Amino acid sequence: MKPTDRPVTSRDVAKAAGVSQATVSAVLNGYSGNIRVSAATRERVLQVAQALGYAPNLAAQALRSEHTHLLALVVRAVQSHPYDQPIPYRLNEAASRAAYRSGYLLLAYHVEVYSSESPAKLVRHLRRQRVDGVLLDAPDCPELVQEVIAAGLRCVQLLRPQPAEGVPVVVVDPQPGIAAAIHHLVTLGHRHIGFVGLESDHPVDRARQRAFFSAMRTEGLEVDQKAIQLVPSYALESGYFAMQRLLDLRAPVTALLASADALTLGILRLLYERGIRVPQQISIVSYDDAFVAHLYPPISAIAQPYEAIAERAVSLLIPVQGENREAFASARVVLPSAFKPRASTAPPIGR
Amino acid sequence: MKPTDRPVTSRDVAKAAGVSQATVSAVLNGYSGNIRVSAATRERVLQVAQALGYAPNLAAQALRSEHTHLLALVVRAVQSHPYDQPIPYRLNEAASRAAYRSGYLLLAYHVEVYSSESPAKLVRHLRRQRVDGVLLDAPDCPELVQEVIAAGLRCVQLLRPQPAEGVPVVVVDPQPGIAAAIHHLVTLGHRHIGFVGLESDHPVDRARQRAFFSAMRTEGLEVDQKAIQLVPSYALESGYFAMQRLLDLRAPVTALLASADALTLGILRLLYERGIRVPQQISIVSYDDAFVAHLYPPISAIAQPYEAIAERAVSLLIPVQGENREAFASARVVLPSAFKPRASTAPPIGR
DNA sequence: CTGAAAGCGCTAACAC
DNA sequence: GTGTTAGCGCTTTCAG
Repeated sequence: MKPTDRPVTSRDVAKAAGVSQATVSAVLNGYSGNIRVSAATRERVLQVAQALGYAPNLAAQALRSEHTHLLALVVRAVQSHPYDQPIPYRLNEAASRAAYRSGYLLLAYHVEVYSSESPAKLVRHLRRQRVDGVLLDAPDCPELVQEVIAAGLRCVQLLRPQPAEGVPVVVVDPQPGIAAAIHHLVTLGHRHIGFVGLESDHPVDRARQRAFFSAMRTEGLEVDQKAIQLVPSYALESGYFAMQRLLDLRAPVTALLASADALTLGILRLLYERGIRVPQQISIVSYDDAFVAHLYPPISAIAQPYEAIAERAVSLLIPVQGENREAFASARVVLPSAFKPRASTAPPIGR
Repeated sequence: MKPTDRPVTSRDVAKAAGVSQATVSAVLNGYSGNIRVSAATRERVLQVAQALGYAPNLAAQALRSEHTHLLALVVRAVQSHPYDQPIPYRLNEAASRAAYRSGYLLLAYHVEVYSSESPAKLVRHLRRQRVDGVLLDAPDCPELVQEVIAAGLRCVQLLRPQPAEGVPVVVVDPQPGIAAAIHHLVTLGHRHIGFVGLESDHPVDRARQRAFFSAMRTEGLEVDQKAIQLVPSYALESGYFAMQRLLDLRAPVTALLASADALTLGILRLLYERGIRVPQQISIVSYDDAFVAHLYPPISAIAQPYEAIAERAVSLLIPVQGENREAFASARVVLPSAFKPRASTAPPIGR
């Protein structure tokens, strides 16, 4: 099997099969160019390669062919407990599989923080590695994107893009999910529905808010301004305090839409502490659906299609025959959200 | 900055700095061998490299130096919902960071299933990629480990090792955590404590069971055999049915130790459905602590030190100067578990 | 249909 | 101190 410790090379295969090394290469790569190999030779080469346990050296291939079959996933800073940020995990897994299926491999960069120094360092890494493409997961910092572009790296932004020319984007439209969620609540009998969102100018956050307002309008409901809580971050604490304010203000909501799973966690914690039961006393819907399906009660949520996001991003990055540069640069994939009713929503009290 | 589209090479740097290409290499690698570079030249080279935005081609380096600075994390099959398997995520992140800190990069292989065909294919990938080391996360299938070893890959097994010669191992000792958990329950007043474990011969599962029995003995408590539920898998469903049996058997436990987070999820689901409250009517402790801290109520749990596991594994894999092959092969790192009391444990009813 | 040869960017031994 | 040189394993023309 393995005659020596040194990995077997294509030359070894050639020698053993009694052909030239170039022929081996041709056979293994589906002989491009004007090279033609007889079926018999082909068979023999394949067999010998198999027998010798030949594995082409990707470093050499990369050196020669200028592409590494490596994709990088750059994951935004994970602040506190890792499990506060499960989205990158879903993305990572899905992207990793999608890449693998296409003969690519995924390098995961869990960048500590996007400090001022860090983006440059990261980009240096990426360039040294000669990755063929970069998936930028919600790059909160504009410089990162700028650096990546400036380095001439082929990349795509996911979920929460920074404004940038020439970088395709894969995002989610919150509208269908939120509309369905509000409709579901209204059907259950809710009239006073609150919203906890991020205080932000980012189109992604604005879109969630807008979708909420427009859904309310569609259902013919008024929005109580006091029932709209804008928080400074998508974090457990923010949800916790938002819920506190909602309760202290006696904003009479019977149902609540939290615009991120992390917020839901905080909301649930406060409700738990105050002994307020879900869904008996208040209905909760979460946006993201990264993991709230596993809480008790399982939380009704608006799901983002993480697997699809990763897949689309990967296939954008993998160059196709005769690809149009313009088309790539301006690609903008918008995937729909979807509402998943579960056990955290029920008719309001007194019905 | 970037005069042309072609990445700048060390030769470009050499030309621009007016030195030979070898000198550039020497400077950038801390000039090994008998080569000496004057401080002035050194400075100049560094500056030119910086100015040109030079990034060494790792493929070329790898080709030459026979090591790629790439580590692979092979993650066991993820069956159902990704979030049922959060441990790989914790490991992945921690390993990725640890590797990055040491100048290595982590390739994540989320292998669909360890089917009969798959291990060979995976190993082929690993060999093509010429990874410097492989972290095997709980390789449930012995062939995988055998193949990896047979391929001459440097590897370490994590958490749930297969018996194999010459492969170091990083595992967790459940004893300290379980002892502390039982002691905690006893202190609260519990006498009837149940256990949901895996029906298995694997040392890791046996150790959890043994730790439970020995802790009970230490506390001077008898174990009710009916309160020991052995299930066929660490899965939500298994926990669900085990709890069902416990309830139907009227095994009068006031507290329960579930030997995996996944089981806890199932247990909680049944309790939720039956309207049995935690911790008022039953106390729950979970083993793993991969994510149950975020449930409501937050679950008291025996934590495995995932970050430490990944770090130790990575540093085992990274070869050190003058390393002892024997010592590497027989390394066996055992990390302690720790109990984290949270809100799912309380005095039993009637106290 | 197959072989010979050049060279990708880098490291390291050796010559000056 | 610094330059020259020989490959690492592969792809890809170009001759035969």
